[in-house]
Amino acid sequence: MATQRGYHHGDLRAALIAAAAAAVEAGGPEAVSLRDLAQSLGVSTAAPYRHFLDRRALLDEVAALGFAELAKAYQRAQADAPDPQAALRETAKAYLTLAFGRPGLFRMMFASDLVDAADAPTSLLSAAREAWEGLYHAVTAADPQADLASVKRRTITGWATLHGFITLVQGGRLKGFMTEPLSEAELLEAILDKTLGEG
Amino acid sequence: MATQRGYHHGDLRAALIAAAAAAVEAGGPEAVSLRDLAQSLGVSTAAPYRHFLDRRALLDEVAALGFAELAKAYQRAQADAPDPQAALRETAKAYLTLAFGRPGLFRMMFASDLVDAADAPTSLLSAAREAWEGLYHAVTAADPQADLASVKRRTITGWATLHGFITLVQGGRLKGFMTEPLSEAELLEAILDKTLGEG
DNA sequence: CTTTTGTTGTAAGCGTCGCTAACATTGCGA
DNA sequence: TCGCAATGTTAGCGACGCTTACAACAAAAG
Repeated sequence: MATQRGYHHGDLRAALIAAAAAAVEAGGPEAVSLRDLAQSLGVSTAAPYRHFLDRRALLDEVAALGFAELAKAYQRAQADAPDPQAALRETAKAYLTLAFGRPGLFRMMFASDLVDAADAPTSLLSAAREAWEGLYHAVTAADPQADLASVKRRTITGWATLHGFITLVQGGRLKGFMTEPLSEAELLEAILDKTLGEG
Repeated sequence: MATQRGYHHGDLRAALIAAAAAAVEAGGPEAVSLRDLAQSLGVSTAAPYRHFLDRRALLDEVAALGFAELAKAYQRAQADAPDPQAALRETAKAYLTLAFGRPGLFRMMFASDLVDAADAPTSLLSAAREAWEGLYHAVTAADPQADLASVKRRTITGWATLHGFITLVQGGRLKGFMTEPLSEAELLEAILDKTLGEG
C-alpha cells in the first residue's frame, strides 16, 4: 500500500506512520519503538530520521490521524441524526466509540502534550481543532439561541465529563466502585442525559 | 531524614521513595531514572532493586503517597466546612488544588494502570480507596436521604467532570477554545456549581 | 547523454536506560 | 561466636533514541 517499487523504499514516511498507528492501536504509545518499526519495514534503524525529527514527531502524526478520524465520525453522527438533540447525543457516542473501541489510539491522542503548541506539527493542531469544532457545532445546533459563553461552557464541561469518565475507567480507577447497582453502560446513559441536557 | 548512620545506607528504601517523589513533582513520572536516583543517593545502580521489584513498583509507592495526601486533604476540607454542602465543595476544591498545585504528582497518580489490580501494591490500592471514600462520604453527607445508586452515580460523574477538565487543561487541549468570554477560574466555578448541585 | 544536486538510504557508534547475576559486606539472632 | 539473611557492589546484557559520515539513487541542468 505504501511500497512503490523502484526507489529505495517507495514511501517510507507513510509506511512508518501506518506501522506506528498499528503498534499504537495494539499497545498504546509506549509500544512504539523506532528501531522495531524500521526493522519490520526492512530498513535501517537510522532511516526513520530522514522523515521525522524524532520519535515524538512520528507519534504526533499518528495522533493527528486519530483526531481526523474523530472529526469524521462526528460529521457522520450529525448527518445521520434526525434532529439537533439526537445529533448531539450521537456525537458524544462517537467519542465514546472511539475511546472504548480503540483505546490505544485514544490514549495516544491525549498523550502528546500540546502545552507548548509551538513545536507540535500543524497536522495535529488542525486535526484537533477540527474535532473540537465538530463538538462545538453539535452543542450550538442543539440550542441555537444560547449565548456564546454558555455554549462554550457546556461544550467544555460536557467534553470534560465524557473524557474524565473514559480516563478513569480505562485507568482502572473505578474498579471497586462501579459494582452493585451501577453498571458502566447505565452510567454512560446517565452521563449522556445529564451532561447534554439543559444549560 | 532517611539516613540513619551505621548500616550500609540507613534507610535506602525510604530515601528512594523521597527522591523519586521529588523527581516526580519536578518533572512527572518520566523524569524518574533509577540510575539517577541511585547515583544522587551515593549508591550503586543495582541497589534500588534490593528494595523494589522494578521501576514501576517504586513509582507506585510515590503514587500511593499522593493518594494518601489527597485523602488527608479531603478530611481537612470536610472538617473545616460549616455544612455538608460547603464540605462537598471544599472537597472538590482540594482535588483541584492538588492537581494544579502539584501537576507532576497528579499525573503520576493516574499514570500507573490499575487495570490488572493484582500486581499493584496494596499501599497504592488502599490509599486510592481511602481517597475515593473521602469523596463518596462528602457526596453522601450533602444529601443523606438519596438512594445508594444516585449517590454513587453523582460521585462518579462529579469526579469524572473534575478529572476530565484537569486532564484537558494540563494537556493543553483547551488552549485555543477557552479564550474570549471564558476563563479557567470561571469555568471551574461553573463546574463546581453544576456538578455538585442536584441529583 | 552526461553531470550535478538533493533526497533517501546505510553502517557504526555514543550515551542512557532497566534489569540481572555473581560476589562482598554487614548486622542480627541462634 | 558463628551462621545467615539482608543489603550493598561490580560488571555486563540487550534495547532504546539519536547522530555522524558515507553511499546509492532519481531527477533536474548542462
